[in-house]
Amino acid sequence: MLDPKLLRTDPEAVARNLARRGHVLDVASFRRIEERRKALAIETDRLRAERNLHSKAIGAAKGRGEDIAPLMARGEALAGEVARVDAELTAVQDELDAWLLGIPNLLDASVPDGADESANVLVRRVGEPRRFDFEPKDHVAVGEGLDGFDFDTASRLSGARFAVMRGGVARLHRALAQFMLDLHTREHGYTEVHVPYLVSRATLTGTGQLPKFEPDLFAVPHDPALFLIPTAEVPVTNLVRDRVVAAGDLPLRFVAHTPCFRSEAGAHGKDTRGLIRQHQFDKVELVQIVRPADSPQALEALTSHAEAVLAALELPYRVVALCAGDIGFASTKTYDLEVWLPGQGKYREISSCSNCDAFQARRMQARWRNPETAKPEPLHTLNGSGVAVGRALVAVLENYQRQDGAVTIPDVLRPYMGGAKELR
RNA sequence: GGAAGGGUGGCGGAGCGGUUGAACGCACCGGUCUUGAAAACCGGCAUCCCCGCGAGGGGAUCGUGGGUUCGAAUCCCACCCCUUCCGCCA
Repeated sequence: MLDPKLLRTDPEAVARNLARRGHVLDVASFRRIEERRKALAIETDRLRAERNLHSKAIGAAKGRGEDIAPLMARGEALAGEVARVDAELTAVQDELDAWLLGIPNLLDASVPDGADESANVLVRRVGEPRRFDFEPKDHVAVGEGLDGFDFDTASRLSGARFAVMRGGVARLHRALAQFMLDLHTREHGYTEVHVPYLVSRATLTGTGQLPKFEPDLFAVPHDPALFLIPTAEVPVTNLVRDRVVAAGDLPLRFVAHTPCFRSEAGAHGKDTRGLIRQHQFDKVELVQIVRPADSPQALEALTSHAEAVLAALELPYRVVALCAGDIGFASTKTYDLEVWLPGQGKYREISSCSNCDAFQARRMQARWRNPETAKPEPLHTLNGSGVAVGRALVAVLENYQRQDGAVTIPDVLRPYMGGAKELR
């Protein structure tokens, strides 16, 4: 949620910023409804003040043993007026709140212009794509050659966009997650957390998936409604919802390995082959909760933590700054990490690292006590994949494949593979 | 699923129709004392919104949403959550 104060004081500036995303802010209708809200609020406050005064007078009169009956009629009339104006105010307020929840975050000044991913800006490229002296296969072919993927059976169990993995490939998948978790907890100061995979509507509203993106989620019929998490960002960031975190406890750094569930509405026909785009996939997620002044550096640090995974696996990758039109709803600035996939001959997203500044914190009521003001103020939240496990598996299979069909196991994963050097 | 109890400020915990935004304690901030620190003592200390240059004034908030009432933290209803016991269960 945007700072309502900023929206009231300078809606044009907000509109200009959001226009970079392609979001049209209807300033005129906001002005109209905001004026109405304000008038109603003032009127309600006035009437309530009058009613409170009157009620107090009745109490005092009663205390003195006087006859109250003549005062009651006026009291009833006031109560009626308050109820009428209050109902109007509530309606306007609800309309305004709903509207506010649908507005994306403001963009950081450093975000490049552009409408879609073609305008994203290369920040750096790390590692050189390996030269193959044979035609590299894609991960589906490599994995099936190892008897490690079974997409046919998966579709029989659950339909399209699911996978069954087995044997060494399944273990390699687990090894990747374990390795990432160990790296982030040992080297980067994150605390491992294990969190619910089913969350409430309020939790999803806190991080911004709801109310706008409900079609992308899997809902579970239950009262009250529950949804499968589309990313661990949701439960992990919400760890601080409705809390005032002590300044001394910041920054908070959490890492979680969870499955993620996405209905991928609107992605029909995209990446239908293989593991790239599934309804269910595993991800190791990094979340940081920081003091507002620290969030820009925290984004750089968090991104470097995700990069460390790819560096350790010796996978070639590049870092891209997302342009205005490609940045997610809750983010003010995002870096994507794209890993080289020889089977596709291109870089593909494997991590997305975002600074959400106070946007999610305001929705979640997540605050810290600022020692300078002694007041509770919204925190800043950041999240990033560190990294997507399924896509990391894809990258390892494709980059480490050999002509004989075997796959070399990257050094750092060998301890997690019982010391094995290759999959065959 | 059944039964009972409970959800109050950063935390603990009183209050159970009117002057209670909320006793008291802890934490925190300022001061006195001290060579310094601790202790002790004194004072301050919820959040949001509105009016006002300011001093100040007003409104809302005691899990959430309804209701009763001139007036609700206090009474009624529904829902959510927590604790304990029973049942079931990996």
